[in-house]
Amino acid sequence: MTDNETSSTGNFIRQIISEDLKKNKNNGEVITRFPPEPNGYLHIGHAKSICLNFGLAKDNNGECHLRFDDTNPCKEDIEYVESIKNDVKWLGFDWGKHLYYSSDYFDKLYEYAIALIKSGKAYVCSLSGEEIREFRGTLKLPGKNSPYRSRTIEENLELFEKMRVGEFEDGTHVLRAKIDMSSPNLTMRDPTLYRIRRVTHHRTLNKWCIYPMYDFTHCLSDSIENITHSICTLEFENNRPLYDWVLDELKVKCHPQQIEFARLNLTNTIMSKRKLLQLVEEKYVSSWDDPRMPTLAGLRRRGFTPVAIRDFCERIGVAKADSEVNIALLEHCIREDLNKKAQRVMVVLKPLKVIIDNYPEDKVEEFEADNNPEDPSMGKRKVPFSKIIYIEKDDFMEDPPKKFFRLAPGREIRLKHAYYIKCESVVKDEKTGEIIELHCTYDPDTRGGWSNDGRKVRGTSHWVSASHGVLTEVRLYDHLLLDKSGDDKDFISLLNPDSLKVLNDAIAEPSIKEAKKDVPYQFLRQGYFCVDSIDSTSENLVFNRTVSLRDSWSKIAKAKKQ
RNA sequence: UGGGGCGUAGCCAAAUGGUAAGGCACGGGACUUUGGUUCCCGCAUUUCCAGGUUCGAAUCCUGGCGCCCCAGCCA
Repeated sequence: MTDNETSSTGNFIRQIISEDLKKNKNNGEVITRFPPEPNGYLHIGHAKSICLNFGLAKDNNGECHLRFDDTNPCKEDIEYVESIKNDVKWLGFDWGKHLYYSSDYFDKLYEYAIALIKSGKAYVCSLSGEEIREFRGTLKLPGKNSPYRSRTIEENLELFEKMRVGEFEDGTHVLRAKIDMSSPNLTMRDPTLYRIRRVTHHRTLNKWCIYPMYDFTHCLSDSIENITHSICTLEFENNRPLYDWVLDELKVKCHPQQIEFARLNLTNTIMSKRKLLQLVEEKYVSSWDDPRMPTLAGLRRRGFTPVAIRDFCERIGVAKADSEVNIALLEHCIREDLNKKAQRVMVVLKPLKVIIDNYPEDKVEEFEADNNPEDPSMGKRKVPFSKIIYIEKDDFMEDPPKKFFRLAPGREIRLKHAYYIKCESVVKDEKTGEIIELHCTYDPDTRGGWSNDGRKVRGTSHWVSASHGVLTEVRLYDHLLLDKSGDDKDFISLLNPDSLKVLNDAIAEPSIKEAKKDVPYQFLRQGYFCVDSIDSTSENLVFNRTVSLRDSWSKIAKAKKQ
């Protein structure tokens, strides 16, 4: 990003903040927060929010808090808080000393609740859950007041205290705000503030058996932390009047401004935590960090970089219109980053044996190869060459169509870094007709892959010497969902059956033995790959395909078929 | 059908009354020892629709239409 771009108008939230700064609102401070609930792993949609909140703080000399919104112990788990901290750090953001938990505020929240009761703005309601729903009314019809709405302050105080000390069963009583049962905004129809849950909380353990609801907790937590801009997604727009109501009634010193933006939707995947959990629990994927998952853990294992993800979040923009970003943009971002960084190696994914008839039996030559043509500082390496090599099955066609300019009977191609070879004959399996091997001849005058006689060789293939090659496992990943939008209820039927293809007999050049985890590779002419962080060992190398290279031939081939 | 939002290209998204940025995708060309990268060129006579105000409207007004969110003791 250039200075030019940062100084442009930017998104509407940036504009609001710079207006506030101009007016010296909040004493010129910008304090934001990223408030995940620890009930699942972070995904790329959260990355948008993280980049927004931390980015806004950073660009305005402010601070951004990481706050776990842990008010529902039934769904939350310590495993998730660890993964979330790890993922935020990995993405490249630092909350410094500002790590908080809503549960840290349970005492204060309880005091606030009492204050609300004392001012006559909250009451203990003893309707059942079902009755509360009935009394709430509908979109068109106003609700009815709860018969418990007129309890005295003393009575409410006593009941609420009994709720706290555990005298009541789950679901028997709740604390409600006394607002307006006929409000056209359903969230204002005496919303529940506290409910009884006799479960152990992952941080407060058994100290509490009443837990505050989101609408009560969130605004007050923001206020306690002196948040200036509380940025959330569109579906909370209906809750904003309640956010403001609570803070106004309690007359708190700090009243943050809630601003809503559209959450990220991406084609060919799903972002719903519930659905992602379902994929994990029903074993459609191996785990939360399965490389097909849009989770940060999955993307990381897939080989995505924080740079690419941040760039993506920058490019998609921030607005209020519901939208769905094409996953091609994410793929563009990772290619752009990896092209600069990835070490090139030759790996034959689907090997086809080639015997070079006129090459001496036991001769071995070494060719020098650029590790990265985009970056000479990455140096060179040696690649051994011999009489028997493997090339990619897809690089040969017995009866090639017009625009195919790779190997075919009687045709010549260049072996990258090595020689020109010409296909002399094809050996097939007698029974199946399958091509088993190719016999070729090489031109000794083309050493290094070049000739001075002006010969035109359009095709260049990667290759691996058979006797030097290293067998590796390669996992080819593709979109999780076949169709663009996964919003359907029946998203399981949209799962791409080919989202993972495992190749067990890929053969790599010997330098692959030095492959390191966390280093990106480009398998020449194929795509970007990384060592699998979990399953790869020095004996059994396992690579994950991050993303394929752009492939204009496949487009031509596809067009021909149709 | 109550309330709250949102409609600018295939997908995102700028524009703040002065004559429709940018990116992705797509198409064409150049270059290329990766059919990669890079580089050029093209891609909205018009902003959901219809009226109106104005010298001038994506922006303002009126009226339609379409989509999203809300009836958890979830967040």
